[in-house]
Amino acid sequence: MEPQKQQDITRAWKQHQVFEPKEIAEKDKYYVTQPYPYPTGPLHVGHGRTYTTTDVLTRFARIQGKNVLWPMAFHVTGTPVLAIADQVKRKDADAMQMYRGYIGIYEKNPEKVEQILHSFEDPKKIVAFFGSVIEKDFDAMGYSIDWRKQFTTMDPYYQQFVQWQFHKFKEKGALVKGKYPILYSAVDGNAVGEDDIKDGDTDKVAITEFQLIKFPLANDPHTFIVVATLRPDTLFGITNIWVNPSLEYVKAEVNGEKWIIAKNAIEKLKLQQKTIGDIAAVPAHELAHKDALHPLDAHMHIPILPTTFVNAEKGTGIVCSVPGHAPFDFMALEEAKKLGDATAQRIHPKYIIAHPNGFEMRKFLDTFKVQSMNDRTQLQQATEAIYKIEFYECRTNGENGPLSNMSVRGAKDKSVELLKAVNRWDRIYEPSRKALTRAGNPVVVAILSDQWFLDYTSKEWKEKAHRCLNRMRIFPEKYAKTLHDSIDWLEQRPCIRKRGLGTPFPFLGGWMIEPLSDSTLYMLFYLCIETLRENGMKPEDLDEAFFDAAILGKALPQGDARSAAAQEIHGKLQYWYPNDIRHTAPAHIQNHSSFWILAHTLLLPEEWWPRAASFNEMMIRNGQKMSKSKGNIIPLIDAVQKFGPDLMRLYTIASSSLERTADWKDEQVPQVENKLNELEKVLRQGLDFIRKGGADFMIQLDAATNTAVSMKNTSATPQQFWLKEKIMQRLGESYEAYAQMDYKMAAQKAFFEPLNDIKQFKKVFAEDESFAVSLVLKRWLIMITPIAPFLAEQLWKEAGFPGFASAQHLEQPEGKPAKEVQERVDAVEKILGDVERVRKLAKGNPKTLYIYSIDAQETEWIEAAKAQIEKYALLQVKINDAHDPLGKKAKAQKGKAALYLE
RNA sequence: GCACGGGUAGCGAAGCGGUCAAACGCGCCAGACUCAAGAUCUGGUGACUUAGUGUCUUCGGCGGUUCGAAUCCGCCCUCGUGCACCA
Repeated sequence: MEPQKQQDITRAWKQHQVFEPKEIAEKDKYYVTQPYPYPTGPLHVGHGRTYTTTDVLTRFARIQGKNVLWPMAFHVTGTPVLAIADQVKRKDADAMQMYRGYIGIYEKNPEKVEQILHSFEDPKKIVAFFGSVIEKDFDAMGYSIDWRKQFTTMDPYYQQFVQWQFHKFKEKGALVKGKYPILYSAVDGNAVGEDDIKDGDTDKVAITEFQLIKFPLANDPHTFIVVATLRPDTLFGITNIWVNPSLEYVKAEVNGEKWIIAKNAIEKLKLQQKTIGDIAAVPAHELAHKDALHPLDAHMHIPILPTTFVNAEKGTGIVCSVPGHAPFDFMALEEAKKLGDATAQRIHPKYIIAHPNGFEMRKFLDTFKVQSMNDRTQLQQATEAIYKIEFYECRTNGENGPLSNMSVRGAKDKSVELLKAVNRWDRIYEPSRKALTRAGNPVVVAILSDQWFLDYTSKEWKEKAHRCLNRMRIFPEKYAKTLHDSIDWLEQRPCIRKRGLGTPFPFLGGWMIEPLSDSTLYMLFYLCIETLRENGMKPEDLDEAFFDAAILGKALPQGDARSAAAQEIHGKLQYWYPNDIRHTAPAHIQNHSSFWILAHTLLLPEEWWPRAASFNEMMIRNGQKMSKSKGNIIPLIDAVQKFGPDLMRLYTIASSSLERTADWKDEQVPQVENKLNELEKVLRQGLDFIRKGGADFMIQLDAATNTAVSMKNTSATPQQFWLKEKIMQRLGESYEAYAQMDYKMAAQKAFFEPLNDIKQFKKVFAEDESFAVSLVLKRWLIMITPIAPFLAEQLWKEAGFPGFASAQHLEQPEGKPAKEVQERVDAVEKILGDVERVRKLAKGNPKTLYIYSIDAQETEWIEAAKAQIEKYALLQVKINDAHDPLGKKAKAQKGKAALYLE
């Protein structure tokens, strides 16, 4: 279809407000939402898959006769927009080139491109530009969005709304203040996310928590030598402490205590909210061969020994030694003994964990081929292996003091508890691997004070969310479990940050509400914005009391000028809420979708809880993930211009079911096009038939319900009605598939299978299908609108049907293809199929096909189809001829005619 | 590492206890139509067998449940996705 016609159709939809539902109607309402796009670049076909799916479900709901609302807005809060603005300000060549390319998709004049690019120094210009082009992309795709409710998340009204939401969170006790470790760059003075870390996307950096154990020195019990460990469960397996003579150690005042630690650890402790006082150097050789006291048993003296493997960059640069269960410690001890260290020679590994099949460290290390301290890789492997075995499968034996005879997991928790009780415990966080920022600065862990969290740990809250989920419909169903799991998994989640665009956090100046947290309840806001605009409300009017009234229906004081607006909004909400379905990608389950459910269940009454959620997997291209770095993303608009919206939509929908990753295969798209063209041809034949002479039908068609029309055209044959019913049956199946959100199936039933039925019909009866198609044309067009709206709308218009195809209501079509005709079709098909099989077995080049049938009815059908059989089999046909050299007639059964070729 | 989700014919992809040698699409092979090519149409496309509708072996691997499994259970291999302050 020509682009001009498509644009005309889009314009007509807008002009006639086809997708702008009556605010309050008698019909059943259906309120659809989908996460709004983040406009920092053109959308690609992967995004298109998700929006197209929403559009299909939205359009089908209209067919079902619902009053449907699908609004759209733009998410502009967060850091990425700022990052782009910075890049443009810095004139970063790569970034400039990329954005030049993006702008060039929409703007062909190079001067204007540069102009726009430079305007990107202002982040608001970025979102304004991409927001407007995305809206155009959506229109080009034919999405049935109600644009009247459009806004951005920087809109002052919206920010008032988000602040109201946070006041409500606080009232409910969901907003708490606390401390939290985060990845941080001390040089840059800010938190770093995955995007800020070198290789952060491919090689994830996590935060590891080390336990600190404070050992009093024997000769100075008020000074602690502080070790860092991941295995406090082996507390009574400790035989000694290791220090590394090549490192710098200090005695420092930490939170008022005297700690001996590596000098390197000071900065980390500072960043992790420790108060550091006086610092004095302590040479390692002064520490070596002194004794420390066991933190839980002062009678146990733990000698401090020198070794080389201890790393200053991890923990405190001091570790405790458990040679019975730690491969490094075992080998270090062996080495010390070899070097003649007298203290070391008195030390023997202490085994405190019971292995079901016994355990001896030397033998264990042999299996990893560890021979010396230098076999670092093998030692590392052995360490990981033993940890896995002991943590998951083992219990402590009786030698582990108060940690005896319990699971290793339990011993770990218990040790921390006991150490805490006697003030011998603390902790330090480390990145899970050595990491640098993209600028090359080290990534460390810091604890920020003043951090606010949304606290999802409340049991009652989770309970409510599960209850909500249990009542929701989830498509595909398998994601219900993922959602439940996600709700259980969520704990405390930081909800404010210092960088980026966002809504000011109402309880602490200088902080923004984090951009995932500002988008959990906004489905309410779509229903507020028009009233706010129409009444010219000032943002400052929208205080807590106002939203309490507008959303929760509380009363404003007598005579408050805002009452009318609040009531109007509340009325709209009472009609439109809850959100009937929200469609998104499974990647959002663990954050956005869960927050959405949680926010609703905490703040709104049960009748306003979400009703359904649906998901579709992502789209890859030619087997590869689309990414900016690979340069293989296809901008949505490029694909639309190349293939046209209907083809893109059909390909997207028909290539895979929602829960499967879809593969955009460049060479397969044109193949689907053939089918779409074939369908158009068939539909046009039906259309022409109506135009040319079907006037009598037309009158009756329009008046007709779902039953066959009473015919004036007497030339119609039973098989033409059979075909009509057959197609109706397919459309009915398609309808059912749409209702189940099985869109791949819906496409197959409405787009592909009827074409096969028509082929079969033509083959068996050699008749024209136009009559049958004309009878089902209206319903067929309606059934393809969700997937190919432009084609449907165009033909609808050409047929002169009233209104818009996109606005039609249709009950589920039913078709009952006549049984005798069906049998007839099957009988002929069977013969044609068998002929080919027999032909291969026949000798020579047969010219004649002998058919033997023992059933009178069947014989009659075969007689009727004789010409067709001859045409397709390219043989002369003789029926029930006396000539039967192989005695085939005897083998014929009813429904199974016997064949002979000669 | 942890969690979840996949692995079906040459490829893509349905099916999710019997009607399954497995829909549909592509590719490939043969035929029709063409001077020819393309497009279109028809048939075939696990193996074996036979002038035909029969037999056998298949749905990542190995076991198990069942009268019966691609479909349910266990283990293993393998691929993908997510893993927190980030949109």
